Amino acid sequence: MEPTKIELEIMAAAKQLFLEKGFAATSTTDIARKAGCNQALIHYYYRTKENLFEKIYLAEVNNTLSIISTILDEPIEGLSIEEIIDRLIDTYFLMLRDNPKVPFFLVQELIINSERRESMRQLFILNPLRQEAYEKYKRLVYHLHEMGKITDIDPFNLLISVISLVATTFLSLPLYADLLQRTLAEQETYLSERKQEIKCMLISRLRP
Amino acid sequence: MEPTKIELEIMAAAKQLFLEKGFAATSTTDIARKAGCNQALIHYYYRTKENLFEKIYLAEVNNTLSIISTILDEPIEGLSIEEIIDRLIDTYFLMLRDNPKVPFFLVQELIINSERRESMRQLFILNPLRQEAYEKYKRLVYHLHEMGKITDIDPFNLLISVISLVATTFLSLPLYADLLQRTLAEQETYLSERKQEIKCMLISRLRP
DNA sequence: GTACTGTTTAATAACTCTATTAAATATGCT
DNA sequence: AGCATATTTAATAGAGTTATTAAACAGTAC
Repeated sequence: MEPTKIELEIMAAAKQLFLEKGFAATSTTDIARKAGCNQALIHYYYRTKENLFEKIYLAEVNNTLSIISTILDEPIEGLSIEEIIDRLIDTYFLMLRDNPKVPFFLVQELIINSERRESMRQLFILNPLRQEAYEKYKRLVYHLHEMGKITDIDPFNLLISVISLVATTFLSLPLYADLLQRTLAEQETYLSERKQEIKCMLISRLRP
Repeated sequence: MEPTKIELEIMAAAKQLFLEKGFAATSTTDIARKAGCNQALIHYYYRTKENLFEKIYLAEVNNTLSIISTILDEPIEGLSIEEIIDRLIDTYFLMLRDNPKVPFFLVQELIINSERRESMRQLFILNPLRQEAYEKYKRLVYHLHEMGKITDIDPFNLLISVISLVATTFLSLPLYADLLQRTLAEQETYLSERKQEIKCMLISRLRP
């Protein structure tokens, strides 16, 4: 059951288009054209557009979760809170630099397609990887608090704040670039300034 | 050139559907059904779906900007920074409580439809209301800094952070509700906890 | 009442989209 | 090679989409 070469092409094309334009605005004809194959082939492999989408969505969820899990595995023993935040945010930014559209994509379809939410719930919330990563994260926060390195804060709320700040940076990047007509160099500056600001904000919030 | 009763119905229906499902997933037939009129009538009034969409989009942009403008007009003389943030964030939350889907809607279509970005640029960036509100906001930040009430911070970066934190709260609300299967009361708690956390974060960041 | 205007609808053209089917290739096996 | 299986394509059904057109309807002016 090895995926064939063209199957990978279809997946890659579909991923690109779904990330870019969303489910509704992407047609199987678009995907076929991008993948360089006949439109019927997509249905041969996946039967429905919905199936293909769910496969891509699940892959993105899992990929994101495992990267986050890796981030949380970084050794932090003996580091100051400034250094810890520095490392975590740097890694998070690196991860999103490669996949800037992923966070938006993940929520977009959930928000838009409320019928899809139940199946997404199973892919995401009930995902063992997610549960594992979240537990790991909570232990980290409690541990840091016990060691007196950070103030008392609800881990869930902190997580939402971090995701908000970092994901929105990448979400806003194309708007920043196009609407304000910024060059690539300026976009880089924007990213690093946002990173700095986010670290600064988190450190002042977390300082005991 | 008074808008007729049914024209208002069409606008209301279109707004609801576009906000809910986005441009691509909403058909003029859907809109007509919701507005209780014939599908051709929509084209009689707006000629194209695109036109109708742009009208709604512009209305939302202007509405948002004027509300923000109002928020920034609140008198703050003599208040502590804690009180100022308290008021601004409270008002911002109130505004979004009535229109929780607006921020997502505004960026969604910009992100998805890159061809539309140029026309949106003209509706948004070059909008005099926006320029006015932004200038007002910058003056506020500089003023507060000069008075020694807040630390030295780039107003643009601060703005992005505030928008990120607040808008994402409402963006995540339906996911929080559905994915974690939370009751209405729990959603209320979530909102007020987020509000508290955001204020806390901003205050610790802004303290001189 | 009739003529004139603006509003609304039914009908439909012209597409596009998803999905299926049957036929055509390609690939591997003996 | 010859056969079986898997892959790929062309053709197309069937539904849904936007947009237009011509006809029906409603309201007003004379």
